[in-house]
Amino acid sequence: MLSPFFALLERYAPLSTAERNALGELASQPKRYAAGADLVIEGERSKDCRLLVSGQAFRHKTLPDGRRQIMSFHVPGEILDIQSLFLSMDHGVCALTPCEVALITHAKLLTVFEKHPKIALAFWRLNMVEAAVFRAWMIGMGRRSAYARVAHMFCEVVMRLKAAGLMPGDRASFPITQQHLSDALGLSAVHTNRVLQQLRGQGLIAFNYGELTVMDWSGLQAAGEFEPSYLHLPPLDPA
Amino acid sequence: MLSPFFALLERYAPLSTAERNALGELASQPKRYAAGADLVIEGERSKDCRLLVSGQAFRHKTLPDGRRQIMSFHVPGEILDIQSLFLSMDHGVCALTPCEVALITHAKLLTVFEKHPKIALAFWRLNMVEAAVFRAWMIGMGRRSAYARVAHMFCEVVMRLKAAGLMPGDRASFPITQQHLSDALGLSAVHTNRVLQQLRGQGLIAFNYGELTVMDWSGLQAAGEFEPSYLHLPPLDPA
DNA sequence: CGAACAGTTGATCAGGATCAACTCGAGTGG
DNA sequence: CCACTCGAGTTGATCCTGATCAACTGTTCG
Repeated sequence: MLSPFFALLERYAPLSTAERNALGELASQPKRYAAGADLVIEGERSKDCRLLVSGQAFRHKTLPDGRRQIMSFHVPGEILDIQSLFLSMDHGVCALTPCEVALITHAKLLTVFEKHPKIALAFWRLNMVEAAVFRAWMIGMGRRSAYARVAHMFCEVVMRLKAAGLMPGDRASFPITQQHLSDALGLSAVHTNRVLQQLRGQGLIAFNYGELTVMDWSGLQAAGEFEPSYLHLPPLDPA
Repeated sequence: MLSPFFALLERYAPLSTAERNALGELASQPKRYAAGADLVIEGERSKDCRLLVSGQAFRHKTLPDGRRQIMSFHVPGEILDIQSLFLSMDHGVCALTPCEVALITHAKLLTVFEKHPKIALAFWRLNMVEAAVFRAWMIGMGRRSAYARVAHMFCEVVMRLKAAGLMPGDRASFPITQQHLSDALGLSAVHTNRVLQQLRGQGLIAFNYGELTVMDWSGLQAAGEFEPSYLHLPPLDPA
């Protein structure tokens, strides 16, 4: 159950067995949520962090009048609200698929950090990578055309699904609607639809009802001006 | 020299004298840079972090063809490249004014973290606040009109300048050009200019050649749909 | 069978980009 | 002292990307 979580932490430096053991005892039995459920609620001041054990989720902030900005997508092994450790949650996280979520109480986690400072640094590092991804999205929304933005998004998603082992070949389940995609990119749903048709027409990707197929990876990267170093992933390029 | 730095760290929890002492020995003599100088260079893998001792700076990523996205503005006391501790720098930092920058070697910093885990957590927390600000900018660029975006930016700047003690009354030096502002907001310089005229015309702010004056704080907040909780600042509202 | 949601299409509109010219200092050098 | 340049800001005209509105298709599910 925790292996994706360990894999993430060990991307940078291996854990000692003592560290693994300490971590292993942290997480509660996972709880199940339906697709669409709120996994983390904006404004809540919780006493534990939530580890996504299985399923996919997205981080978003919804404004009073309904405008929504999606800020990241999440795969198993990621902690959804590490921010709650120190700060109130200024946004929410919502399930895309049925999800399992385990709790890790802040108190226990902080104790582990005290005993194993390396672990704290590993968590912090993961958090830094997330921030790097936020910045990359900012560049897209500020300075890229809708076309490049959509292509860039898919490039990132492919890299991350591959890294998580969720995209063995050139096809994966990525169950978002065009509306989700629009809210992630700051576009209208209609325009997103048209850009998707372009990408399809040029034989770069197919994306329908949550099924993503990459048909021309290097073409897609070119369309998205994609340069993957910001993801800080180990150099294991998807084929 | 380090007092703004200590003030930032202590925003959340006070430091013990032992911790203060450990931190006090970290930073090198500051080095001076001219306005416009690159303080942190994209792609560089450095052996130390840079602490902004005096002056103002901004974080940016510039694309091959010259398009630029500014991702944050910085005031004294902030570390400009804490990311370099674990990751390569995927963006640069540039001086807005003449700046003084002190170095903190990674090795020493990590030693302090090991001895004083609380300090590591305090740094991490600052890092989290930065990420929260990135997300807020994403919302602006994705889902707000140019008008609200500009107003929101000024609201944030005011809060942060106030928190840093750089805006005693309703006026401060914030030496960016309209081009900088445009690159921070994802707008063209021409359009930024027109929005600024609107804000001026409505008596909300004056902003000319790096001098910012707030004339109607609550009006400005309304125009920017500003809701300051994401800054995670102590509740000391500017008058 | 009907409801509800995702996707698609066409028509129209507008926010903001782009291009180009001009003003206004603040240096700078002859 | 003046001509020149250079950067920042301003203005007007035009264009275009992407938003909005509305209708329609197709699929899934109760």
